[in-house]
Amino acid sequence: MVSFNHNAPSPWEIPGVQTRQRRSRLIDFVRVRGFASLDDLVRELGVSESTIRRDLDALEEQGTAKRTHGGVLYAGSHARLPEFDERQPAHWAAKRAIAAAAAERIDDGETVLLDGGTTTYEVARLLVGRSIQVVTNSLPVANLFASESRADLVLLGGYVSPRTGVCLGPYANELLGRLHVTTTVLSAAGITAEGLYNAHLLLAETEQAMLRAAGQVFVVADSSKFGRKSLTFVSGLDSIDLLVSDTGLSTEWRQQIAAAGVDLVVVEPAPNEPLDGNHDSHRDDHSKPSRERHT
Amino acid sequence: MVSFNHNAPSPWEIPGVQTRQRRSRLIDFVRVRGFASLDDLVRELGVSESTIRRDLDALEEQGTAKRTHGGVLYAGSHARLPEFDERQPAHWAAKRAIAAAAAERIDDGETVLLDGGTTTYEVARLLVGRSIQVVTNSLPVANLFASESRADLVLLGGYVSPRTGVCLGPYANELLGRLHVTTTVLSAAGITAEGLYNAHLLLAETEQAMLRAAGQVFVVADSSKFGRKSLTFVSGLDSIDLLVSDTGLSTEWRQQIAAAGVDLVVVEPAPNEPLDGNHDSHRDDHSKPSRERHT
DNA sequence: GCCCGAGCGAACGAAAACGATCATTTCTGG
DNA sequence: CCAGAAATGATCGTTTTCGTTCGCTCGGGC
Repeated sequence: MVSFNHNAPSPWEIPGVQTRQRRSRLIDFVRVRGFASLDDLVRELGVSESTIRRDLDALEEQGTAKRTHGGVLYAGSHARLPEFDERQPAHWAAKRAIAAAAAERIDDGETVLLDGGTTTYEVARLLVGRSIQVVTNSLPVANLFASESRADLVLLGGYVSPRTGVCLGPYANELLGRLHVTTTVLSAAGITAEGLYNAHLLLAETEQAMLRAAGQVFVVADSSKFGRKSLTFVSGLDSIDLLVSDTGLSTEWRQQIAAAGVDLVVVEPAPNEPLDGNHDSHRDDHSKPSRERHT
Repeated sequence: MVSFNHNAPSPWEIPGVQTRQRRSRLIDFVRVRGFASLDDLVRELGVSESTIRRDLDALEEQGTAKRTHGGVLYAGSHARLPEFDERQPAHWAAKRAIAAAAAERIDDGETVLLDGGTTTYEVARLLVGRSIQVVTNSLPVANLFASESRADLVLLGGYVSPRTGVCLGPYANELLGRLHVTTTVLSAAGITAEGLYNAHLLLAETEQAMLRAAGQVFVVADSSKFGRKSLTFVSGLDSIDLLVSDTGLSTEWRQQIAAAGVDLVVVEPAPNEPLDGNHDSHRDDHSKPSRERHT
């Protein structure tokens, strides 16, 4: 028995049972697909377009779904890590190119240890679909491989940093102490002649453990990181086997890196970067973009 | 015709450098947001609507994005775990109601250990925004809390099962041995008079460790789980403090649960289930939900 | 029986999004 | 330097979608 007939302005329109069930089904549908068009929902729920619209209005007001012209988006708890939202396009082009160069140097069958950080994340994206073993302390990276059947995934545990989504703390370090990987891909907040710096005290310890666990160490860092220190010292340059950066790196730095005995790979940010993970037909170098010859 | 190649679609028009960069930025934008309207993209990229449409056509053909009327969806590798995609609407209504009842019985400030599983995931969703400490071995659950500043998150490490996204293995168990939580919320693949069963051998061990780490144990399981065994035995009913299920549970089972000394909460699936976790939008004006569309 | 509210479906004008076309600018290559 | 191709931005007619309104049915309470 629903008690109605309030003279006060009722705070909550209580829908009937059927309506509620339908809306529940609707949001289930949207949640699974991420997006659904009006037609999809009409077909799925077997009611008229008007009813769907009304449901959508209600659900949007409730905050569960977000309407768009032509459909609905699921709005329930989207985990967004701030660090990954701040995109500086220029840097991203560099990060991408750097990531591509690093990913190329990882062979199938390897065990790769991936650090947190956006550049490392790009490396991870390029490794999705490859037959490798992945060890990481980064939640976003883990998500990339979680549903991958071709790759094995080992996640380091511990306290999860809300800002960056990486696992920190003694547990992660302890687990790392018992692992050995062929390659570690590390990021850095700053690089000087003395070595790598990072912004998080606990993360520095974890990264030191990562260095100890690795057969070889790749460091990916765009040129803006050079000459900058950060909160804590992580490691000297001598621990690094390969450093990948972009062409913004000055000659002085290149010499300094070489002097430290570190292999250096410098990539061009913009030009010959394949659009996305899809390496399509043209695999050849089109530094001289030979278009179709015209008569 | 001259070109007699069997490449049905045209051999990839190679776009210029600028176009490629812009499209790269575009898909970055879409990837981060999951969805973007035409207007969003015009504003973000600073080009005309026509250009955006052309880019979208190209990207859709490439398979990177999926157009919808009014915007774009990211179509790249979305980490979807199979288990969470199988939607059985009836069961989901029950899972949801069960989850709500379990979440109600967790107080702010508690340390909660959350198992993997879809019902547990629903519990986790309802806990987002609360001031609690969360410990979990489930990647999907961890994602819910990763960007939450109000909740502390501890992730158990180990080998990640591709199908369910939970961390397994000795490392997870070992870490659990050193933790103590106020409440453990556990799921089960089957429940008999003897106790809980689960479908994964390693997971059973992890869950046993979870039981040992807990002050009190909640088990969430819809009525279809009762009377079913699964691969491995996890624990007897005596380890459980509270069992939450739905009204589909037969009287015999209710008696049996009670006889085992387990508190039982039975919830009605469809009727009085608050649709989603958001209880906050109490408005006293139910006029048209005029959603603003600022051009 | 009668009233009344809730919910649904259909219809219609308004607003938007779409695709196609075309003129202009930019880039490339000879 | 010139020519042609590529890319862009604007316009326009068409299609889709949106929001509103109206009539209808179903149930419960009086």
